[in-house]
Amino acid sequence: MSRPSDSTDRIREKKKHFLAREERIIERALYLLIRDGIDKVTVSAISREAGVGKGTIYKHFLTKTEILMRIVLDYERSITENLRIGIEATEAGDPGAAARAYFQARLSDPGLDRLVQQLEVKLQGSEEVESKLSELHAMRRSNIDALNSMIAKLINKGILEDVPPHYHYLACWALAQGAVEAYFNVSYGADVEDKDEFLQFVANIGITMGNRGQLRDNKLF
Amino acid sequence: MSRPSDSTDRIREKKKHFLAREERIIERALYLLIRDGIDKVTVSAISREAGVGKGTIYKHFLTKTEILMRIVLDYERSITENLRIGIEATEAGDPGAAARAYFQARLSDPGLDRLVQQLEVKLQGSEEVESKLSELHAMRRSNIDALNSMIAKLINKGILEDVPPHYHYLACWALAQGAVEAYFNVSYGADVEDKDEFLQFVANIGITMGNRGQLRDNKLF
Amino acid sequence: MSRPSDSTDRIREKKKHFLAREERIIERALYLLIRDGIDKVTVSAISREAGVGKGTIYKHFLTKTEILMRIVLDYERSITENLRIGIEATEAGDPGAAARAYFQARLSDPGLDRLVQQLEVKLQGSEEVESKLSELHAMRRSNIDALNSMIAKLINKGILEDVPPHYHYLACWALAQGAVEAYFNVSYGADVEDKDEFLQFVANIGITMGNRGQLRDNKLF
Amino acid sequence: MSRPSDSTDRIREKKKHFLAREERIIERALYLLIRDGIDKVTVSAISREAGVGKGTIYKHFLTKTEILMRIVLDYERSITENLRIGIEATEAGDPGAAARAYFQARLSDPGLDRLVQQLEVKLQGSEEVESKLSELHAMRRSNIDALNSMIAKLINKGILEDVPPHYHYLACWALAQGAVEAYFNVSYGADVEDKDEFLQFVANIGITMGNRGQLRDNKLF
DNA sequence: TATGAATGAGGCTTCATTCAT
DNA sequence: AATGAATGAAGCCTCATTCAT
Repeated sequence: MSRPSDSTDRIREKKKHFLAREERIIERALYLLIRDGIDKVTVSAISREAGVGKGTIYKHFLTKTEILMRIVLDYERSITENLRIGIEATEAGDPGAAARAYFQARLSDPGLDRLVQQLEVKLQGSEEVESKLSELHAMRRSNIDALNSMIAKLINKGILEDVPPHYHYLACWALAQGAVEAYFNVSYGADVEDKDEFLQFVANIGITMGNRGQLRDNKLF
Repeated sequence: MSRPSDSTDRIREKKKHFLAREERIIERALYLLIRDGIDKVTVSAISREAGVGKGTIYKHFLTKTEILMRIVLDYERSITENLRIGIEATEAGDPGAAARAYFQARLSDPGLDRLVQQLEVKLQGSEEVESKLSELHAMRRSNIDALNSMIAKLINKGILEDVPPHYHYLACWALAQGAVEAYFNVSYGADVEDKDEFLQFVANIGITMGNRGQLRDNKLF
Repeated sequence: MSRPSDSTDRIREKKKHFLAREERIIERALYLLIRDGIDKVTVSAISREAGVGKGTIYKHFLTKTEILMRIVLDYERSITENLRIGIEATEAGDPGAAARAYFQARLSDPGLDRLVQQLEVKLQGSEEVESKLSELHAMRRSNIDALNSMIAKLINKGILEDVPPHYHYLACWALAQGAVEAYFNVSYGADVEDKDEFLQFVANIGITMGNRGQLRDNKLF
Repeated sequence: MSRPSDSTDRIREKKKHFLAREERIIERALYLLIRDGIDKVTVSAISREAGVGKGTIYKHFLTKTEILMRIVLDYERSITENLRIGIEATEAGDPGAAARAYFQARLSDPGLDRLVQQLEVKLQGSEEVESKLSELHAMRRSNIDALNSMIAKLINKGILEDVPPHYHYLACWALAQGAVEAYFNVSYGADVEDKDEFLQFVANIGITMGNRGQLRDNKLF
C-alpha cells in the first residue's frame, strides 16, 4: 500500500497539470485573437490550436466569454502590479516613476494591449461575467485610490497642475489607449517607420503632461 | 398634356424620398449601434427600428457591412471637413486652430466617435468593402498631406517641437481616441462628474502638447 | 366628337400594343433563361431586360410560373403544328415524314428545346398552373392519338415493327430528348466538333429505328 | 491498462459510425429529392428526414451543393464501374456487352438516373464544387477513351457502322437519357402500362443501333 | 395604366454549448 | 477525465409579389 503522501502528491501533480493546460489554452487563445481578430476566433479554433478537445475547454471555462474575461483580468493584474511598483517609487521621491511605469507596461506589448481594449468593449455589460467585471472594476478603483492620493501629494508639492486629480491619470490612460491604436491604425500608422520611437515620444508627453515643466526627457524604455 | 417638368419633378421627389429613407435607416442604425453595441445589432433590428421591411434595407445597402462602412465614411467626411477649415485658419495665422477644430469635432459627440472607432476595427480587412476602405484611406492620406505641410511650417516658425511632423498629429489623434474611450470607460469614467470639463482638459493638452509653451489656455468649447 | 369607330380603333390599337409587349416579355425571358439558366433568372431581371416595369409583368402574367408555363405551351404548340403536318404527309404516303418533321422541329433549336425540357420538369405538379398543365397534356394526348393511329397503319403495312405503337413514338421522343442534352453536355459534347452533323446522325437513327430496314438515309435538314 | 488496440478500435468504430451517418444523410436526401423535386428540398428537410440536427449536415458536407454533387459523383462512379465491366466483356468477344451493361446500369433505377440528370444541369458551372466537377469530367473522359478504343475495334471488325466513334456512344447516352425522361413524363408515360418492357425495347434499340444488323434480340434484364 | 419601392417568408450557414462514450 | 460529434438558435440575404402613386 502507498503512503498517504502518495495520493496527495498525485493530486498535487494533477492540479499542476490542470493549471498548466489552462495557461496553455489562454496563451493559444491570445495568439489567435491577436492574429485573427476577436470575431474570427471560435472555440473550435482555440481547442485545435491548444491541442485539446473542445469539451476540455469547457472543463476550464464555463463559457467562451469567460476565456475572454480571463485574458482581460490577467492583463489588468499585470498592469496593476507594474503601476503599484511605480507608485511606490513615486512616493519614494521619483515623481515621474508612476507614469513611466504605466506607459512602459502598456506600450511594451501594443498588440496585446489593443486586444484587451477591444475585449473590454465587447465584454461590457455581459451578464454572464458580471462578477468578473466587478473584480476588474474593484481592481481599478483600488488603483484609482492610490493614484488620487499620490497625485494629490504631487499637486501639493507644486509638481503637477492643480486640476482634479483624476484628470491627470485619465489623460494618461487616454493617451496610452490612443497611442496603441495609432500604432496599429492602417491609415495613420503606415508612414510611421520607427513605431517604437513614436511610442517613446507619446510616453514622454504622457509623463510630462499636466506637470509644470520640470520633468522633461525621461527615458521610458 | 402635362408639362415636361412634371415627370421630372416626380422623379426628383422620389429620389428625395429615397434618400431621406436611407438617412433614416442610417440614423436608426446609429442609434441602435450606440445603444446596444455593434455585435448586438442585427439587420432585422435595424429594419424594425427604422420602421421598414428587412428587404428595404437591402435596396439601400448591398450588405450589412455596407451600412457600417457608410457610417464610418460619413463620419470621416465630417471630421475631414472640420479639420480642413481648421488647417486653413492655422495657415491664416492662428497656430492652434487646426488642433482646436480637430478636438472640437471629435469630442463633441463622443458616443458617435467611439462607435466609429470600433466600427473601423471591425471593418479592417473586410473584402466586401475594400473599395470603400480605400476611399477612407485616401481621405486620410489627403488630410495627412495637409497636416504635414502645415506642421512643417509651424516647426519652421519655432512654434512646434522639431520632431517628425507626423508625431504631432498622431499624438493628437491618439489623445482624442483615448479621451473618448476614457469618457465611456465604466471604471475610469464613473467618478468623472463633469465629463465635458474633462474633455476640455484633454483638448487643451492636445492643443498645446508638442508646442513650446506659448499656446496655453485655449478655450475649446 | 369622334366617330364610334375611332374608339374601337383605339381599343384595337391598345390591344395590339398590349399583346406585342407580352410577346416581348416572353422573348426576353427566353433569352435570359437560355443564357443564364432557370434558377438564375429573376422577375426583376426579366423586366429590366424587357424594358418594362416589374409591375407590368404582373399585368400580363399572374405569377412567374405562368411565364415559364407560357414558354412551354408556346413551344409545344409549335412542335405539335410541325408534327401535324408531318403526320399528314405520312398519311399521304411518305412513311418517314412524321418522324422527320418531329426531329427537325426539336433539333433545329436545341437550346430552346433543352430549356423547355427543364422547364417542364420544374413545372410538373405546380398547382398554380394546373389548368395550363392540363392544356399541355390535352395537346399531347391529341398528338398521341394521331400518332397511334398513324403508326398502327404503318405496322399493318409491315413498315414498322409490330410492337405497341407507343413504343415507337416514345423512343423517338426519348432520342430527341437525349440528343439535345448530349448536345449541351459538357463532358460528352466537348469533342463533338460538328454538333449539327451529330444531330443529323441521331435523327437518322430516330427516323429508321423500329422500322424494318427500308427507310435509311433520309436527309433531315 | 488497456491494450493499444483498444483505442484504435474505438476510433475505427467512430469512423464507421460517422460514415454510416453520412450514408444515411445521402440516402434520405435522395429520397426527398426524388419524391419532391430538387427545388423543394431544403437542408432543414433533409436533416429532419435523416433524423439529425441541421448542424450535423454541415459536419459532413461543406454546403448544400456538396450534398448534391456527392450524389452525382456516387452515381457516376457506379455507372462507370458497370460500364468498365461491360467494356471488358466486349473486348473479350461479346460485342453487345458494353451497351447492354450501360443501359442496364442506367435504366435499372430510372428515378435515380433522372434525378442525377437534373442535378448535373443544376450543378453545371457551380464554382463551389469546381473541383468535384473536374473529377466528374475526368471520370467521363476516361470512359470516353475506353469507349473510343473499343468502338474503333468494332468498326474495324465491321460490326459497327463507320461513323466517328463518339457518335455511337453519344447516341447510346442520348437514348438512355431520353428513355428515363419518357419513363417519367406525365403526358407520354401515362399510357405505358408495362414501363419496364418499354425500357427493354429502348435498350434493344440502343444496343443494336449503329450496328450492321447482326445483334438483334439481346435480352437486357 | 405603368411603375418600382417595399415587403417578409424562407433558405443557407455558423458556432457556442452539451453530453454520451 | 477528455473528447468531439451533435445540436439548433439566430443571423444574413434573396426574390416573388403587392400596391400606392
